[in-house]
Amino acid sequence: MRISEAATKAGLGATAIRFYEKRGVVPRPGRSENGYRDYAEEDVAILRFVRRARGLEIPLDDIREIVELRTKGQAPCNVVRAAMHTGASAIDSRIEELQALRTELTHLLALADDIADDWPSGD
Amino acid sequence: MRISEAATKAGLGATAIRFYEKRGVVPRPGRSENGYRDYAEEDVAILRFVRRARGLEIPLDDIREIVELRTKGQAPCNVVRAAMHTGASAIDSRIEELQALRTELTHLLALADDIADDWPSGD
DNA sequence: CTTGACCTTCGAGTGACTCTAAGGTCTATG
DNA sequence: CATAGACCTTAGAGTCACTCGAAGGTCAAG
Repeated sequence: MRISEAATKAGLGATAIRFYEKRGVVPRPGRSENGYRDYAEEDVAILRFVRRARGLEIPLDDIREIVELRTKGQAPCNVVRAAMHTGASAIDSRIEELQALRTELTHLLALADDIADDWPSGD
Repeated sequence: MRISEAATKAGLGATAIRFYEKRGVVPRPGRSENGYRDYAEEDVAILRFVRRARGLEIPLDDIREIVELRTKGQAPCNVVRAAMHTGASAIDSRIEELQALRTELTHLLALADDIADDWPSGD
């Protein structure tokens, strides 16, 4: 498939995908005769993983190492395994953060509906 | 309190706080006689809110508007209210994303433990 | 009275995109 | 057949949100 279809499936922009390729984060896809990039489902799976990992703010350099572990099926160095563990454990606290923010936003929205200044420092 | 204490309480860096102030995202705090910034609890509450909103990738310009709504107790324009609603509803899908990523990471970690190439395209 | 931990400003640097420009390819319609 | 429009290519500049470094002021403790 061409880049825009892969982008849609992975939830990324086409330009972001080219950027990841340039940085060596994702493997280079095949090319059609006309020179267009040609993506397989496997490529899309990797792109989706990259998107989610970025959502966790894992830096591209770390993601590249994790992706290499996958594509080359080789052992991750301790540094990367530590990063993976940290990333995994970061998820729960992030979910808590999100819930707190939603509460706050809902609160503010209610305030916005019947203007009053009852949103005190009570964070 | 001085900037580093406010930073610790809000979960931000002191430089990020100065940056937010320069961009007009947060109100300017008072100053001590020596010229140091002097933060109140109210300021810290705002900074915490900014941190969480940034965690949702709400742009600083939007956050500034929301913070102004709070500090000035005035009605938000429709655009901002829409942004708040969007942000609120974005939270649930993000939580799902995080859970999917955790599953994927856990999977990879297991793979890393007993190397094998059984992490197929089955995203 | 100097050391060290704070604070100040300003401007440059970084990470991760995102956009612009200039152009090639493919499909469809007049 | 040609030309419009939607796609693709590249390189390089621009943007957002920080982050760092330099040069210097403030202040309590030894």
